[in-house]
Order: sequence, then structure tokens, then C-alpha cells
Amino acid sequence: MQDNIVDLRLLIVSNEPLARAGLSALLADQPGLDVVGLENSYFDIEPTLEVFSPDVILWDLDWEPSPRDDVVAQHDLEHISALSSDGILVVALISSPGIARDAWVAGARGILVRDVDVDTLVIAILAMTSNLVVLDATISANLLPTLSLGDHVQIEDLTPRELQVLQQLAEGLPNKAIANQLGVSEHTIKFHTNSIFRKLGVRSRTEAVVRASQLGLILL
Amino acid sequence: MQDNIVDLRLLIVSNEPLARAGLSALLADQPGLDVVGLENSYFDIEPTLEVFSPDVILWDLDWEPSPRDDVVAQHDLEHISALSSDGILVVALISSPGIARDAWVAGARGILVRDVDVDTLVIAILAMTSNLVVLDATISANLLPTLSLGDHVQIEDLTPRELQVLQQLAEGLPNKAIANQLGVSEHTIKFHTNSIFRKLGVRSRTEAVVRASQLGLILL
DNA sequence: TGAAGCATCAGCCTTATGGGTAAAAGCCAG
DNA sequence: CTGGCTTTTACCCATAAGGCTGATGCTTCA
Repeated sequence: MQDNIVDLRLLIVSNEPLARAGLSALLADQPGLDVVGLENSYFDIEPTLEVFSPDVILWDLDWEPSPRDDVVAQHDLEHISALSSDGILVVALISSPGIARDAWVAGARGILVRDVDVDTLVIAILAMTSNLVVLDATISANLLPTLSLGDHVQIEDLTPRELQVLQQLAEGLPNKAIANQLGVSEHTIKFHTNSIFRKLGVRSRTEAVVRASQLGLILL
Repeated sequence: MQDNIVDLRLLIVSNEPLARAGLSALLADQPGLDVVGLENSYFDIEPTLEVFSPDVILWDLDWEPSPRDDVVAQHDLEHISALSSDGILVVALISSPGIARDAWVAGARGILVRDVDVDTLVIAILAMTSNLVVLDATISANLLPTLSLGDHVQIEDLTPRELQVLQQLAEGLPNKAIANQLGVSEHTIKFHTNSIFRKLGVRSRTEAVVRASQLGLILL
């Protein structure tokens, strides 16, 4: 399907020896991949980078055991950030969805759950080399605002003005500020917010913002 | 890398005859894929679905020429929505990043630019069958809010109780409801919300929810 | 030319929210 | 066991938010 002239050079980073060995064993035999190194995320990996210049780094981000071990977390994230800036593709393996956002912000463009199967992992890496972003479906919901799949209720359409007001609600602005912003009276804003609440089926501005965000009506 | 017993059945949908022919020609010879149909998105595709029961639908969402042609757009999106609910994977081909959000909300779990090359397209489809979300890197920025890297400001840590209250704020609950929920007095909740506001640097509950969401402190 | 929808504004009333200040009780680590 | 942090409660008060009813101009469409 893809006949690379040379294999992709893959560096595996994990602070767990067992995870390193496991990932290496699983990936070593994959055609198209060349595992060039195993590193402990606690150590500096720059020397390895210079020697092998990997194309892709598979980074095991598993700081579950110590939820307060922000040092390691921050350390890892800074590494990922720097590597991404250098054009190296980083695949983050995470164990809890809450880390997905950190990994994304740091620059990982592949985010997979830690117990992903090998075939999926390989496909994800290949996809990333084609300039694609790859997310595990179970964690994409945490990164991308979405409606739950069954939530395809027919929302009564918001008018343009209402969407405008809604966007301002999401800025956390009070009615008075919105009124000034739009050059109308506060009464008018109250009128619009009421319409918005009714159409979204909520009872407060905060609810409206959350709901609208889930529905993809606004960006936060 | 992946030896499917049977090929993936792929249905191509586009309102442009040329695009249909082109996609079909490019994909017909791909191993692992079986192009089972070409459809015009203006027409109902249900009959085709019943006959061929495709695994993946490649949907060309190109309503650029007529920006106000919301009828077609909405029609397409509703189709995608229904198909996604039925477990059929939908790959959206888009021509402008602005459509990405609509496609995502509708349920497309693969979103690629229209001039994607064939290899990438095939890999993306394979990745999707492994329960991955695949986005073109150029449009992912429109879907995934990226905080500027410097935005990792050290937020004064919220206490566990404050995080608990914050989560309830994000549900849109009023203080009284939160108080009942947590079994404390409304006064206490007001105290906590004040602390939260101060630590997040905001002045209202709505602002707090938005900010906390952006910081990844809560899920909406 | 009506009907319908949208946007605008108004008054009145109730409740919710947020600011300021103060203080008591529980808990944990040095 | 003492000092700090968290959690809890309370009061007063100003403002914001939301419910209700009603009204005016404007466009769009049948």
C-alpha cells in the first residue's frame, strides 16, 4: 500500500521498562518500521535523537500512578513540544482521557490509548506520515466538541442575532456588556437570551454555553 | 499489515460527476477496497445502501460554489448524521476548512481535504476501521482548540472540593442545586465559587466554566 | 395585503449571583 | 500539639439575571 524507499525510523520512549520491551517486541517485526531506540523518558534523549534522527517518536505518557507527579508530566510535555517544533512526529500513548488535551497542546499529532493493538498503532503512524492527525475515537470526544451520537435532536434553529448573542454569552459577558457591544438595549439582550434558552432547552446562561458548545454551535 | 478476509465495501458520494469518476478510478484498484457504488448526493442513497451495505462512505462535501446553497448542505449533513448513527463510517472530503466543523458534528469521523492523494486516503480509511478518528492536519487546527503553548500558566491549584463545585458549575446548576447535591449550605457554595473565580481570574460562573474547559480542568 | 418571523424596546417582579467580612470546626504534617 | 490549609457557616447588600406581558417597526413570503 505504501512502498517507502526506507523504513520509518521509530524511537520508543517510556519510563516503564516493561512497556518499552513490549512495544519494541510488537513493533520490531512490522514492515516499514525500524525501531531505532528505546529510551527512558526520565533521561535526556537528545543524544539518541542526534544519532538516529527518528522520524516518529512513540511516547508513552503514563503518569497515572502518581497523579501529583507533575514534574515528570511537565518534563515529558516540554520534550514533546520541542520535538514537534522540530518536525518530528510524536504519537502519545495515554492511559486516561484527561491527558489527551495536554498531549495535543504539547504537539502530539497522534493520540492513542495505551492498550491499542499493534495493527492500529502501525496504521496510525503511517497516517501521521501522510500529514494526518490521528486520534483514538474514545478520546476524540474529549478534544472535539461533539454531540453524543444519539443526541441528534432537532434543535430549533437559532437566528443569526441569537447566535451572535450566544457567542458573547460564551465569552462570559454580562447582558449589559453584550448590549453595549451590539449597540442595543439590555432589554433586547434579555429577550434574545430568553429565546436562546428556550430553543436550547436550558434555564441559565451557563447551561446555554455548555449546551451550545456540545452542539458545536460555538467555539469556546 | 492488515489482511482483511473481505475487502472493505466503499461507497462514493459526490454531486460532481467528474469527482465521482476520478475517485472511483483512483480507488478501484486499491487492494483491500471494493468500490460498490457511485452516487449523486442530491439523490436518495438508501436503495444503494440496502443493496451493498457499504462499510465506509466517502462523501464529497463541496458546496463551495454556492455558499448559500444551504439546502444541499443540510441535506448532506443529515444523511451523514443518519449514516453515522447506523455505524457506517463516513469520510468527508471538504474543500474549505470552515466546513470541517459541520462535517464533524454531523458524524464524519474522517475529515480530509479534497485534493488528498490516494495513498493518504486509503490509509485514512484503514485507520478509521480501527476505531480511529482521522483529520487532515491543516484542518485539525479548526476543530481542536490549541491554547498557545505559553498558556500553560500556573493556575493556582484548585482544591478537590473546588474542582467538585466547578464540575457542577459546568452542569449549569445554580448554587442551591449544587448545595443540595453536595449536602452543604448554599453559603458554602458561594464561598467555593468565589474562590474558584479568584483562582481562575474570572468574574462570573459562565466565564469560569469556559476558562476551566479551555484549561482542561473539566469536561463539558 | 395579510401572516409570519425577526429585532427592537419597556415595565415589573422574583430570584440568583457575587462582594465584603467574619469566624468556627476538621485535618494533616512538622 | 500547634500552625496552616480546607471546609464550613453566617450576615448584609448591590447588582445581574430571568419570567411575564405587551408593544412597535421591519422584512419575507404566500
